Amino acid sequence: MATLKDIARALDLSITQVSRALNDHSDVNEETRLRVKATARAMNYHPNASARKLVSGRSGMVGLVVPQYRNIGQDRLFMEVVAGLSTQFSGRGMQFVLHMMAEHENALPVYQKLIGTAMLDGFVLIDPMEQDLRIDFLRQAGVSFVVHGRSGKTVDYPYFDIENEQLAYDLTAHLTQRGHRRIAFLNGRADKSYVTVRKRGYTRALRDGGADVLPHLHLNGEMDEAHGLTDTIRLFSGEAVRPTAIVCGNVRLARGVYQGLAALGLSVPGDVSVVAHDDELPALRASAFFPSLTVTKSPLRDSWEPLADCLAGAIEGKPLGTLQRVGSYSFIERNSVATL
Amino acid sequence: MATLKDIARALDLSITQVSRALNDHSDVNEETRLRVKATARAMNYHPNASARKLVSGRSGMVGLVVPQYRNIGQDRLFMEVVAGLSTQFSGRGMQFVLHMMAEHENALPVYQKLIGTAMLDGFVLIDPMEQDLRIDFLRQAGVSFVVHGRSGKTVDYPYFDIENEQLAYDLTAHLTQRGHRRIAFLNGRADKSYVTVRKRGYTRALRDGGADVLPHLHLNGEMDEAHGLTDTIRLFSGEAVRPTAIVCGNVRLARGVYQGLAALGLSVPGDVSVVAHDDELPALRASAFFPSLTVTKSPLRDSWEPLADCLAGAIEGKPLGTLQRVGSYSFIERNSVATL
DNA sequence: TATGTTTTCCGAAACGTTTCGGGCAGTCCG
DNA sequence: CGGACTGCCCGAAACGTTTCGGAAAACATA
Repeated sequence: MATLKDIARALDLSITQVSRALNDHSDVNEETRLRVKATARAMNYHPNASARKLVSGRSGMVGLVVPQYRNIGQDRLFMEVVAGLSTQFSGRGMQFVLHMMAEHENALPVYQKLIGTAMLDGFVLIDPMEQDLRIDFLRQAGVSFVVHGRSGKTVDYPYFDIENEQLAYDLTAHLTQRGHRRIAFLNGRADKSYVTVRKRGYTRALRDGGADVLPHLHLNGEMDEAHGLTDTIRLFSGEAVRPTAIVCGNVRLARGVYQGLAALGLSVPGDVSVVAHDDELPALRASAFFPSLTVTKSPLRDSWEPLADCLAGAIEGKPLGTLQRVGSYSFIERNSVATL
Repeated sequence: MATLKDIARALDLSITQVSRALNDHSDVNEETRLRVKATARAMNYHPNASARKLVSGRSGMVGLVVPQYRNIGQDRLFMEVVAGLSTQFSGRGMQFVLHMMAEHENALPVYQKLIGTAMLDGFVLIDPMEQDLRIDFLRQAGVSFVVHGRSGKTVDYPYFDIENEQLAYDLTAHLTQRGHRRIAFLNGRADKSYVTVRKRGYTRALRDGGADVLPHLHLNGEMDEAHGLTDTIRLFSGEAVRPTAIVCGNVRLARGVYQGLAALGLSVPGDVSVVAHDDELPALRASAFFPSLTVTKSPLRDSWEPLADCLAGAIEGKPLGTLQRVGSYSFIERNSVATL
């Protein structure tokens, strides 16, 4: 591989000047710069990442650390994340490193080691918990990172998120405005940060709309079809008061809910109204539901670009203000809600 | 981060001796070695990967470069590969870098750049073509790599593979021995190396078994359920002579074949016998077919360990002989074959 | 002519590690 | 007692890059 020294020798220049020319520094003659760049290309020069990292502290590599859980091979969401981020970083000339942990390995030692060996410039954190040790750890270690979501009380780090509270509020309020008073919410796993946030929006909308806040109508769990199905059947099985409408954390849940209601002989929206939040994962289209599903929509695939932007910015040392972004969502009314 | 210098200062030793102690070199006092290792642990020392790479040429990072195709998010096979390899390399204290290319990007410049910047020690190549430019390129660049499969005439590189020719031979011979003379083979895409190899085994078995070699019974295509279904229906639709048995490249194809035969009102194995090769992907069990499927079986998940072994060995400079491995397969007779 | 100001360049140090060549005791052998 | 060997240690160079502090030359200003 060609080095700076080779180029310098070929052009009878100093290594210093070649380096400065390639990095577009000010004090190098325009003509020299062009000559240097031309021969660099000709000699197929690529700067050695290790050497660069050693002195400048940057390697151009960022990482994502994920636990390897049971059925990760079947998780489209996960692939969406990996493909999206990888593409984004590649497009910025950065390398994206995926590190998969063993199933129940503790994440912190892994970060510890990755930081210690200093090969990565920063990390993307997905799926934050409401109390997330990783955030504290990385913040304290002084490493750049960006979070997909927000968690904890002090949000003094780069992130990309959507307005989960407002979105849950909107979905719930849409139902209260149409006369619903008993509204269930199939939410995600209780330890995720966005789940807490959405619950807040849901509860607030219930209060504002004068509806009943019934604890047994708020359910936590995995957000897949199976849970949508079983939760629905449970909601309509016991002695407890039954909902007239269901808010679903995502479209997968809603699919299960539709199946459950069908199995119970209940119609949408005749007997029960259903709304959901739509991440727009491929092969699961809310508009193709029957009846078509009313949703708040914000495509997950719009996250990768701002996430990569924010991490790259954080590494470059840009001010925090420019590194905290909130994505928008739209409300799409379809045919899954009845007015009481 | 603690450096060698810090440890040396703390123990009043030279940097040299600390380095040698940590790397278990010969000429360092046993007691010194222990003291050094203890304080290294205490100071939470991790060797700087960039510095190490710069001088020793090793960074402990290996890469996998994959094209990002249409439905990668739904491809379980792909996730299987990523999860498997990542786990294996993590277990060896190495970092696994996944680089995803844009959809129709040319692979060679990507390798070019990855090699040029010299951050990776080696590559895993999956899904080799019969004529694979990547192999030539990496060989010529002098970089370590391991291939999942074999391709080309001169196989002078590390690989892990299974005996694809013999396996196709066995499946086909199993049918000829039971009196079948017109045997179809739903093979993979023609440019893949294992597809050519399997075709050879299939053809040889036909000849050896005195069966007819009918070109229209050998079909190439994507190895998924959809192609199994459509190919089956085509096989039994035209004027051409029809098979009494079908060999499938994998179980996904076989699933489609079963559906196709059912749709045509043909029974397995009464009207048509079916055999397949089973990679043992999760959630697709050949034994749960009805009737249960006769297969050659070699779990794909047994590939990752030897692949990682071979790449690690290649990087360490082990002789080629130890880096070329062939996995075994077993023949499992079930109920999908009739004797004519 | 003396003094500044630009423009363009370069030497040397630094990053953290590995490794080559050598050095200094102490011990063993003849 | 001289030479060879062994055990333990160290200084210095090297890897390829960036960057700091200057410096020579050319030109403008007073």
